[in-house]
Amino acid sequence: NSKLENIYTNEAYLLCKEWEIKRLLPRFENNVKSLDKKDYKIIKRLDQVERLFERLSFEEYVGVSYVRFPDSDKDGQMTLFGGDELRLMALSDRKECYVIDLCDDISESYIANALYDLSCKCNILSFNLKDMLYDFEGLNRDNCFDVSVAFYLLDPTKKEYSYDDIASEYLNMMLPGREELIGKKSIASQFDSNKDKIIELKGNEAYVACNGFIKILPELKGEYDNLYYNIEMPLLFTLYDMEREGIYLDKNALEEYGNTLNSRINELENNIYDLAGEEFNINSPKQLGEILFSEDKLGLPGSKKTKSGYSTAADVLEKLAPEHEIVKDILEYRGLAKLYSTYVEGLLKAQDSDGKIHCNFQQTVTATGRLSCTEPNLQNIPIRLELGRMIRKVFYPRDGFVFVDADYSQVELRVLAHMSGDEGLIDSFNRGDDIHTSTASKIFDVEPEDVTPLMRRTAKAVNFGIVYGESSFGLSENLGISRKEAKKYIEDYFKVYPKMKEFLESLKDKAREKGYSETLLGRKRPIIELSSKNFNIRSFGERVAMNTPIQGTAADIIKIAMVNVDRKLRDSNMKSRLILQVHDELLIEAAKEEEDKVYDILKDEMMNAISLLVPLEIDIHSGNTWYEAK
DNA sequence: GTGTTCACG
DNA sequence: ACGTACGTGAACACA
Ligand SMILES: [Mg+2]
Repeated sequence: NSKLENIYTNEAYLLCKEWEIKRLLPRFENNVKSLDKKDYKIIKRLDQVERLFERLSFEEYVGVSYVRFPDSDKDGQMTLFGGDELRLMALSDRKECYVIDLCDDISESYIANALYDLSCKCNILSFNLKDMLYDFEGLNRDNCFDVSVAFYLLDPTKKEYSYDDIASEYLNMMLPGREELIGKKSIASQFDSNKDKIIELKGNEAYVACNGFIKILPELKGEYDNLYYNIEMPLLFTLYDMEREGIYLDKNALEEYGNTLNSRINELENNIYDLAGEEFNINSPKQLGEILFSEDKLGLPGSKKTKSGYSTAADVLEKLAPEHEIVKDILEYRGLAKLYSTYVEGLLKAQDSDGKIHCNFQQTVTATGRLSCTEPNLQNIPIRLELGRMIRKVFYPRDGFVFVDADYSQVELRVLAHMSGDEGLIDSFNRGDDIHTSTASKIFDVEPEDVTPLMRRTAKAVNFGIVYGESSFGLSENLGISRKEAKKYIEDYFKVYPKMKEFLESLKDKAREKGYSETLLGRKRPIIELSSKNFNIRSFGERVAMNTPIQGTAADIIKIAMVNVDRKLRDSNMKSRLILQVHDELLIEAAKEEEDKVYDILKDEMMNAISLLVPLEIDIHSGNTWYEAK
């Protein structure tokens, strides 16, 4: 007799979105109070366009969004060789949103120039300014701001920064998102058949860009003023320039390297099949685990580790190597197959028609404030093993230039020394000691010259462990020792660096109290895991509370250095350019005659990016390939 | 799509 | 007792 209430409420709608139960979303359409429908003035005549830009020029902020694609993609017609064309541009002020339809006599160059003029008179807001610059290079950079980067600073743990999420969270508006409006297919493939929805999509985006940004201006001009206006926004333009510049790839050398790998891979493959007594897919952890551990196969002592069965990860296999000849071949095969598929094939696929690799730097992805890098990822090019390291020989500078590579020495431990204020650690860095040797001599209570390689290795692992959020379990796992021994090392560490324990405790306490952890420059990461009832999740939250201020501050520091290096290169009218960042490393393509000056700039700007209680040191090298410059 | 593995800092 | 080292992205297998 009880009437079922409508379960399709606004709250349930948002939860379905958050949990990505996408197939339920259409059911909400007629139930959600007001899937707000902003209306848009559609503009198709040149005189209207002219009046629109005139009108907008009196606004302080204008949100922009647009559609641009080549002819060949349009509704599946494979008209080849069609150039990129601007189709729609949405422009929004606080009240009104306009969508220009370029189908008629409105030329793309007219719109572009009107937009460039507008960017001299008011602030342009975009959800993806870095990509927008590829299409509208003439924008006045001083007056362009990225909305996603702004909201990323407010909460860097979000999966994405979409206008519908921002509208519901910050503007109390329920707008249909991209997938609800046009599904999963590309805009180009349905541009003519679904134009109304595409216009609504772009209109929404421009509208929220403007109003969302204005809504958080107090925060941006307040606690995030330095991070947003002095660091992230200038950095966005630096990243754009780095991506555009790209880096040359020696295709022939890489193919030759690939061929060498390939013959060895084939040898190993046959060896492995012989030793196993049958053919199977070595790349399948499931099949490999079966071959290695099953009683009726090789029956090696297996240690179950993963959800799906036996673990065949390298550390497990390494312990197994003495048991059977096949294991070392599998390990070698794994290494070579990784190099071949990820780096040889991957990089060749990513090479542009100009012979260069143009990666994408992601500015709104990591929870700590670091950058990430995709398509391809140039931040994980091999270096630790010589065979992989050789891949760096195929990255080379343009004619008349050399690479200059500078990387920070122990930047995270220096940040830790500064933030903790521990005199022992600070003194070690100020004396210029090797930090792992210094830590070893302290925790093993021997003279630095009596520190053995094993002691140094152990101390290095302890130092890493502290940065990762002190835990005896992780350390024991890493060193292959008992938890008890690991715990002892950590206790000894806290004895010889007495301020460290209370410092790490204070990071956890502060994060629990405020709900977020914070870097030296005020970058914040919410840590909801700290209030979890689940021990594992809560412990993870504690490690994150200790790690984020350290990793995040290091990220802040190199971002400052990048902005300052880039500025100095340009202000001095130099030809040398920043081309890559790898977390604690900057790579510059330097004109040969500018090499000395580039050294000076890198040293100066990296070492003085911030003033800490310890010096910031760098290693710096040059060479004719990335390999030579390390 | 999810899980596993492995490359980097 | 609990049981993971922190932060990423790409390839591959398999359901
Ligand atoms: Mg380094």
